[in-house]
Amino acid sequence: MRGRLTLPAQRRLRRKSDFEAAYARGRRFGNGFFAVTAKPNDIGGPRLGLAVSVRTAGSSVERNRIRRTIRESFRLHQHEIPAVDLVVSARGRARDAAGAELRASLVTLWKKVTEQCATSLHS
RNA sequence: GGAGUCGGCUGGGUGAUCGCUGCCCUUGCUUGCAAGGGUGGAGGAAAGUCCGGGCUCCGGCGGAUCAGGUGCCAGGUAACGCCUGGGAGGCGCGAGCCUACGGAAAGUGCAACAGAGAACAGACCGCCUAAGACUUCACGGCGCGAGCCAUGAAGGACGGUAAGGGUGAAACGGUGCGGUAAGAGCGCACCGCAGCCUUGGUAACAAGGCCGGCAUGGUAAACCCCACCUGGAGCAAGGCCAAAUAGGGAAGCAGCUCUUUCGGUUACGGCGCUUGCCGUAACGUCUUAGAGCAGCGCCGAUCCGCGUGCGCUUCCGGGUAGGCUGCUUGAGGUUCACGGUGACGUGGAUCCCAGAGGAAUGAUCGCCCUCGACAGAACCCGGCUUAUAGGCCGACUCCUCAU
Repeated sequence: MRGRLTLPAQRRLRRKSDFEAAYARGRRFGNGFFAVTAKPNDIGGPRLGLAVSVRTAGSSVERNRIRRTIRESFRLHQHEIPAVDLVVSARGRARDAAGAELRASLVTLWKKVTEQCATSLHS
């Protein structure tokens, strides 16, 4: 079961309280396209929450495109990420970026999260 | 073949792999989850939220006022500001297109600039000199004279004239003839307009006749008048279940001993003589505080020690997080027949066609083509408006060429 790349509902942030907990006690990362807030959890795997508004995306179609790109990248890399709750939000520059650009950016972002959280968990 | 008008349809295809989600089936168990299989999974505008409804809650006897909206006529519809058909006006050679298209004879208001004049009109240029007045001249008469009178000619305007020029968005019916000093509905003919009548039409309206010299200048997306319509809020509507914590109510239990305390109850005395107030004494229970012993917790266990001794248990109701529902079978799609010019209606057959909830409907890699626009459901329908790469189909018009 370790190798499957599914993304069921329990791997996503579903509650308002989960988001508030992440924003209150999470560590923040970011790059040109995205901003991430990460908080360790005790579930045994990472969970993803998305915060992409129509205002930053420009239109509903563009908003859906960005959300789906993030979700798919998280799904494919979920086994490399430690057990943290992630809230990913998009920045304005992601609106005009190509899909490949966004995917490359996300891969580096996951790596950054993994390194930072690994050190903080050991300490 | 070219140019155009109108109406309708479509909105990349296909395969593999990995995912998300509604429903159905099977299996498993920890009985609401997992696995496997099947099947469904954004739009013509899902958009703007501009109208109209359904649905839900609140309010409501019926009306009036206020406010807002609609505005040629008839029909369609659940309803509409929508659609269909018709009328009128305007544009186009035409197919066709456009129209906020009720009332200015109820009242109030407004009209910049230009212009002479803008609403009981107006003489700037021009035109005219018929009549009256005036000026000049000629001739005649009267008077001593200044001058007066009569006739004729010329002249302007202090007069007449709204036909022409010019101004303007708009200048108080149009064209022609007559007429006149020049003109003018001043008169006449035709056109227009108003009134009345007849005919056709459900009606808007049209046609014809008679008749009036001609009125009611424009503006109502200015106030206004007339006719008709509108109760308010919205699925975060509304309904159901309901944890933890705190608080509310009820019931039961709140160990034993001693001391203390505010009350309470009872007895006695005094005051008052209606409820009551004051003092003293007692008290099983009740209120407050303290001490000791039980009990409980901390420790693997007994003792010691420390803490606790706060109340505890059960039930009820409100309510938060959360969950379920509303939630997709509907003014529904497809098709056939019939009625209707049409919008549409009636009847039959057949199909089930997204239902998320921090929010699914996707990603990657191939192949093909004409290389792909605008754009993402959030309770549901009917419209309108706006955005849109292209492609396809049908009907019709004009021009050119050929036969």
